[in-house]
Amino acid sequence: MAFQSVKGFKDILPPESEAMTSLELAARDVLRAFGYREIRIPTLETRELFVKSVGETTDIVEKEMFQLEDAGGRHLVLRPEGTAGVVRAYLEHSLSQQGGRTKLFYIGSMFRAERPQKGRFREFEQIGLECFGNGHAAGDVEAILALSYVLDRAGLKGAYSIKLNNLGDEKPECRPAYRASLLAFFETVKDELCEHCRSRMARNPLRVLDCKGDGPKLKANPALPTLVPCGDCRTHFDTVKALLENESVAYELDGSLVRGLDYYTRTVFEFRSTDVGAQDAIAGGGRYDGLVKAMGGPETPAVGWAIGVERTRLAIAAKAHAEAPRGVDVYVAAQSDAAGLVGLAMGLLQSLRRQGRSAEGALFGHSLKAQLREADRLGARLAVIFGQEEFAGRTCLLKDMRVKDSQEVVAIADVLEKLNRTLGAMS
RNA sequence: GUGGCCGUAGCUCAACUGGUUAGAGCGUCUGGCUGUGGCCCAGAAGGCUGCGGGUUCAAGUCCCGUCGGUCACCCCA
Repeated sequence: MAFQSVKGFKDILPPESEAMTSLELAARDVLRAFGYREIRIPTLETRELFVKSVGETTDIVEKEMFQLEDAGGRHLVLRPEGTAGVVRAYLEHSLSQQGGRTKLFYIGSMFRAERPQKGRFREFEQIGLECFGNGHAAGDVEAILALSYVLDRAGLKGAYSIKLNNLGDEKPECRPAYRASLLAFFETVKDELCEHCRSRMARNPLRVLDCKGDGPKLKANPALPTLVPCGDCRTHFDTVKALLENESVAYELDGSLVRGLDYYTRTVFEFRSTDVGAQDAIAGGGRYDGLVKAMGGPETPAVGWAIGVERTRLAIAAKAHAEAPRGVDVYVAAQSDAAGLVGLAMGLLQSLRRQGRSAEGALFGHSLKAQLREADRLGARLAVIFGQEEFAGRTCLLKDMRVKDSQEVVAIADVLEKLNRTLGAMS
């Protein structure tokens, strides 16, 4: 094969492409009801943006970004996630000055250079949202509700579970205290850590747990300290749980749920499909109250999430069979290439299409038999045949494809009206 | 980044322990039916067996490398 797509990148053909579109449409509809408006952000951003937001010591930034350098020597990357870009846009255009909360959603491709597997590609699509300016637990809950409504609308009701965790915040007695005790713990086992972990532990001890080699061993160590959230964070989280219960949303607590991005605070959540393979996290997100300020903006609480479109499609496909695509309404055939017949056929096709009917035909240069075979393959409901003999008498033939040998002579002048009437009766 | 499995026609797969000209089904096109689909029958087109090297008289088959796919670990959506 001369050319093939790049590793981990793939073509999405019909009908999968159409199924993805309908998922996007469902999401748009639900998010509109929740008051979110669409933002479109660039695919390319500066590397620095993600170093600052996602975190310099995270897996995503350390080894999963596609990087390039432009002619001016700028370090650019294909966006590995959406939140950083939305926050940048929020600050760049001073959206906070519009008053109230800012609720935005986006749909687009993200890029991560991971080893591909089921439900994991190097280019993948996310539907995500960000809500700025709501620090109350109700904000977390609204975001979770929006997410579950989108998935329910997509046909996944009852096919996913919700995991919750509380990561605490940056008050000294909260996550910083945990970080310090983690660092102290790592000092005690320093000799067993790999070189990379030793250099990383001082900068970001939480990320040492992500290490491919040392992480699993460390997590198995009973002496590993656990986070004890401060009082405010505990109260916040308790309210989140209470409000979810009030809405009858089932969830499970999972202390091991730590998002791989540094900006999360307090509530983090993950939606897992019950039948999709190893990559079962179909959506995830959480609160990030410190990020906007850390990126140079005003103190702004925020919460957001992202849905993995391909994974969600896998979950949907596992649950329901794809419905057969509807065939074309009308197939127009011409007996020969004679100019008059070709003109009639094309004219009728365009008239039908202008009305919104799906119409196909004009396989000129092929036998009538071949044209009707194509009509059959396309699932045409009606076929019109322009023949030489009928042409002389200003008529053509109308066939109901569902009926064998059906054939009706119709005046050319009346054929469009006749087609519309018949199609109307059929549906 | 690590590991397992797999790369033969558009698709799904054959080809005994290496051994003539790499086959079949489905699909496509054409014809049987000079102007009528689905079913049937016949014919045709379609392959540098992923790529590169090696072993051998001989490689689709064995070995090495590489690229790609796939699944898992890890991580994430």
